[in-house]
Formats: sequence, C-alpha cells, structure tokens
Amino acid sequence: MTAEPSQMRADARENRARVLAVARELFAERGLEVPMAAIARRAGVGVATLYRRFPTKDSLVVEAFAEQFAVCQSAMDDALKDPDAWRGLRTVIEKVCLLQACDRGFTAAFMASFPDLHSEVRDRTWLGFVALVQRAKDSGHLRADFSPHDLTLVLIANGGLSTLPVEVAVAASQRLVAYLLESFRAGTDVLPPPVPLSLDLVLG
Amino acid sequence: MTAEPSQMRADARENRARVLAVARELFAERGLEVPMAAIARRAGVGVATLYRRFPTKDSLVVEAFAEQFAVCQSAMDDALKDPDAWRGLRTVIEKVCLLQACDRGFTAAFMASFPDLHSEVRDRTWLGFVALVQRAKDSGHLRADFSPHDLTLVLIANGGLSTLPVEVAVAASQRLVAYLLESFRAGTDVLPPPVPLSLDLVLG
DNA sequence: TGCTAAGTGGAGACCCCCGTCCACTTGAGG
DNA sequence: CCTCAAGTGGACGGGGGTCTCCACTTAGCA
Repeated sequence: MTAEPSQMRADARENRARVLAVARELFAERGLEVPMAAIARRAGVGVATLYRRFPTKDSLVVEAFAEQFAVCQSAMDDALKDPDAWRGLRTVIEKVCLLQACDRGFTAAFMASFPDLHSEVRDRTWLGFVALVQRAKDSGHLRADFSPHDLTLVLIANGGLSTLPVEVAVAASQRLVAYLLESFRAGTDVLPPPVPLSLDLVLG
Repeated sequence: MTAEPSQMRADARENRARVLAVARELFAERGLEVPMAAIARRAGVGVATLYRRFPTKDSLVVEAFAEQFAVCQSAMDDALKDPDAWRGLRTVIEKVCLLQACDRGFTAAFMASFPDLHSEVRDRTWLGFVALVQRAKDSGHLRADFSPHDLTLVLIANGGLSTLPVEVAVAASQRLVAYLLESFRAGTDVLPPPVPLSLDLVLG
C-alpha cells in the first residue's frame, strides 16, 4: 500500500528523503545496529512515519544502500569493459573495498543481502567476474591459481576492517588491498596458497 | 567476595568448571552474543549459579579465553626464540590467525579486551614483536617497508572471517594468510603499499 | 546424625529494540 | 475556506537480553 514517492504529499516526500539521508549517515557511522528510534529522532520524525515509508528495518537498509549497490554494479561493468583485464580486476577490487571501508553499514548490508539480491543480477555479475578473472589470467598478469572465490575472501577480510573508525579503516583497507593485489599478480607465486575453499557455500 | 576455586565446595567447583567449558564451546560456535541463559541451561545450572561465579558476562568471557590468550603469548615467545626470525614471524602469524578462525568468540574477545589487558604484558609482547620484525628485516627475508602495525591489520582482517562457519573459516583464513605472508616476503615489493597507518590509535 | 554456611534455581526487575495502533494534524483540491 | 484523505507522533505490546533477589537445598564437619 505504500505509495510511490512521486505521488506522495510534498511534506511526506521531504520527510522520506530526510529519513533516508539520516539512515545512510548513521548506518555509515555506527553500522546497521543503530536503532530505528535513533534514525527517527535525528530525522525529526516519529517512528510511525518511518515505518509508514519503510515497513521493515530491512527494507530501509535495502533502500539506503541501493545507491552503493549500483556503484558496485557499475564498477564491475567498467571492469568488464576495460581492455586491460588485470587493471579492470585491480580497479574493481579497490573500488568495492574502498566503499566497504568508508561505510560501516555497507559491509553488513552487502553480506546480509547478497544471497537475497535478485538472483539474475547477482549471477550475471558473478559470471562476469569469473570471465574477467579468466581474461586476466590469459593476459599473464593474474596468477594461475587465483580463484574467483578469492574475491569473496577479500571482501570478507576487508569487511572486518569496517569496525574501525572511518579514517583509519580507509588507510588500513588500502594497505591490505595493496598487499593482496601484490600477491595476486602473476610471477610472485612462489608459495602456492593451500586448498581451494568453498566460499560459495556461504554467499550462495 | 567470590572465593578462590581451590577453597570452594566440591560441587560448586565442578559446576564452575562445567560452566567454563560450556561457555568456551558456545562462544566458539556462536560468538560472544550467546545469552548467559543459554550457557546456564546447557551447563545444567541456573543463571544465579553462573552469576555467583562470574559477576558479569565480561568476566566470564575473560576467564573463558584466558587459555587462548596464554597460547598467543607462548606462540609469541616461541617466535622470539626462533633463530630464524622470518620463520618465527610467519609461524606466530599463522598460529594466531588459526586460533581466530577456529573460534568465533576469540576474535571478539581479543579485540574487546586487548586495550584492557594488563598493560605490562601487552607492552612486553608488543615490544617483542617489534624486535622480531626488525630481526626478520635484518635477515633479509621480510620486506623493509613492513610495519609492525601490519600485524594488527592482519589480525583484524582475518578476524572478519570468523563470522563464517568454522570449517570454511579455517580454510579461508589459511588462504588469506598465505597470500599475505607472500606479500610480506622481501623481494616481492614491486608495488609499495600506501601510507603507513596509525592502527596504534585503535589497539593502543 | 544434625547444624549451618555455602550453594542453588527460577521468578522477575530493568532496559533496549522492533513494529503497531490510534487519536490528532495538515496539505491541497474544489 | 473547508473538507478529508493522507500524514503524523508517541504510547504501547511483545520479545529477548543482563543481572538480582530470595526461599530452598545440600555438602561437609563435629
């Protein structure tokens, strides 16, 4: 029954926008465990208003991070378009990890909603990434034993950093990613990492 | 007023031990957010018993992980004694990361209580690690731009994996650590990672 | 065996959170 | 300007968490 934003009353539309802005801000700062009441208070509305627009906390989270998901998506698209597959791979990893580091809630939202994302989109993105990995290997820049699931590994590990205060998190993330990318380069594979792992069990 | 375990009544001592065992088990499986009531139930005691021995949930956590902290400590001691500094460094990182991956609660307990650890112990350990890093650099096996704070980075990133089911977490952690250690080796520093970061602000 | 301090279990006080309900207010078309 | 559907706020129900209180039980000693 929730009306489209376009056909809401002017004041309601404004409130909705303010709620979303505040939610993004607080989720980024304090993570998803920030209470609905806090968002409502900071947005200067009552909880009822909030629940009228977003019937569930989850729905607010999804809406709040839609933008970031789109950024991820387009980062991946850019990577796929890059004629230099290794650069594409490197760049997409750097971009997404930076997003994670900047936004404490993003990681959680990402992990929580990844299995629920419309599977067509998710699968398409994943297949794209797998192809990108293959191209990067073929170009000789990515080590041959790199697994696409290593992306998941990077994202989860990097996500751990988002408990830190934002500025520290960004610096830490950049350093971590730099270290990892260095290992992913072909030619450095002196010690092959152990057993392939089945992270696909987790992020379906 | 809590008596020493040695001078408690026999049944009480037994209960205390069972509570601790159960707590370790559940913290490992489900993380620190497992309710006190669940621990009590599984240990076959009432909550009051639990609170009589451990006045606070935090105190139970600290006690439950004392053993693991000791293991960390001795892992570091072993590393310092190793004549091959690089092997010592590698091994200590592998050991602690494995502990983290095996025990979902450990990471959280470690992070939460690190600043509160008796500072003498903590500082001694830290200074030892700094010395180890220097020796490993001098031996030519560790890259020169490695910072001792990179240990913190590894621990936090690796800690992020502990949200995964244990078996997956272990495999993932081993792979992550293998990748990172490969980057830490001297000779691979083709791309220097960016800015040094001030993680000491966090775990200082 | 009987006494007593130590030990115990479960009810419940208190708090925080999500989400609902309902009486009141207000934007905007006629 | 008047009407009323859309919008709103705050109280409240329900659930789950930590920790306390107190009447009852029991180990262990004389």
